[in-house]
Amino acid sequence: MITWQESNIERPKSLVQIAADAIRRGIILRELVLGQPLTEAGLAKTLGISKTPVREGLSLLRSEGLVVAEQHRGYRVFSMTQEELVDFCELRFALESQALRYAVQRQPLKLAKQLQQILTEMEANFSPENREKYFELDTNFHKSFFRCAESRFLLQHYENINAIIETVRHYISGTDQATGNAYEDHKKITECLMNRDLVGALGHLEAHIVNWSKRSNLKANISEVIQ
Amino acid sequence: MITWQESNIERPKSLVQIAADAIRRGIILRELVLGQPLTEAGLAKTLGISKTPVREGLSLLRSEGLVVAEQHRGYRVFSMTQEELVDFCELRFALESQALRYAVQRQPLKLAKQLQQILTEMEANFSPENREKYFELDTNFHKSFFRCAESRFLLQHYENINAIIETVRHYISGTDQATGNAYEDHKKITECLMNRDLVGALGHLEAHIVNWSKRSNLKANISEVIQ
DNA sequence: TTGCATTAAACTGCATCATATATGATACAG
DNA sequence: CTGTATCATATATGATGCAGTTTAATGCAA
Repeated sequence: MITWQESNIERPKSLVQIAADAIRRGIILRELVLGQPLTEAGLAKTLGISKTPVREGLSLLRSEGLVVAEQHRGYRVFSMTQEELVDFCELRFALESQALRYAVQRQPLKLAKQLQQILTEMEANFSPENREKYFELDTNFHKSFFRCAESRFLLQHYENINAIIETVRHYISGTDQATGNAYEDHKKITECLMNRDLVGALGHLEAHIVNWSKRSNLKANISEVIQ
Repeated sequence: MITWQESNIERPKSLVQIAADAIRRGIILRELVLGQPLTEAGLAKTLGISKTPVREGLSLLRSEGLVVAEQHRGYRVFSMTQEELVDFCELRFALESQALRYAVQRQPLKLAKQLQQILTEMEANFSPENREKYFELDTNFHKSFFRCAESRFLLQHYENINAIIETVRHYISGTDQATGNAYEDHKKITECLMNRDLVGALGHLEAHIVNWSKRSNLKANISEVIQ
């Protein structure tokens, strides 16, 4: 019998992780829509595993805020009103702004280099067919703050709320206009940082995040989907 | 048969919640010490329930960062090096500072009133025998920022990391000197806010949190305990 | 037809049982 | 005496079954 320690093959993920990842992915990609009820048995069946790991996976997602649960009444995919999204973005800004401060303070050169690199890649992936790639770059742009801040806990918490951010991104009407605005915001932030203007960068960051939350029309999408 | 909906009696907590609360309390009060191994079976036995709810409870605490888990190797109470605690406090400051900004912006009067009220209560509970009460007031002081900021998500995340804060508090040598310094910090913050000096208040808050993390001598306490 | 009680179905919550993995002890070969 | 293989034990991980709760559907009475 071979143990995982002996072999160099990566350790197989636990069923809990598999379940959580699958459900998370489903939510982000809008296969499981906002507010949709989720049953343990149903998920277990579609995933081909038993209820126990599904339950634990849901418990994990609940701590990410991706699903909500009521006693004896089951689980649902989260949903948000416009106001709640703005509220959520205040948390997002709290984490990102502080990360940006630390990043500028600790690794300003590395940060500038990373952001510029991402900007040029974004220009190359502007077209609609590269949408997912563009989203990935967007995520990376913001994660750069945390990488350069070298703050383990800040990063950890950001990754925790990132699934919600990515989900909302998929509910925002992705017009060229919108992605263009986002790109301009990113550019402004980077330019401020190059000019050692932290305050300016923070201002643009706040505007970027707030505008983003206002641009999304979650409610319309939800009602369209609940029916 | 009476359902919980009909009666006005509060809904009984699930065993998962009971387990999580009991374990969390044990960690905060140092009954379960930093780094101590926790087994599902053992906890289930002492709590008088089966392993399933214990597992889910541990999963919850893991997302709070209170326990850590390795595959097939069981759970442990978290532990931190001095550096990691400083890192953690950067997250703490990120949340608190932003909450304070919003609080000042949205409910400055209510905030000032609450903080002053807590300060006077702290003066009345300065003696060592009122230690737990003093701790509670300390927690409330910081939570006031979030209450007045009226930001649901900020508060939620703060409550999530609060258990770690409270645990660390119990590992800090609670000399009169130390609590006196903390009180002075609180006082300075409040005074700055009364004078509409947000920047000053933020400075004192950062110093307060950073000093706090430096004052704790977690490592000594851990090694004393691991033996 | 309307309001209430009763019943049935669905689902969560919890417990028990089975399996897989890791760790430490022991024995054996070098 | 040392390193390696094997076995035993402890523990997490996953599957299954049952009980309690909720929801809605149905039937009965006003």
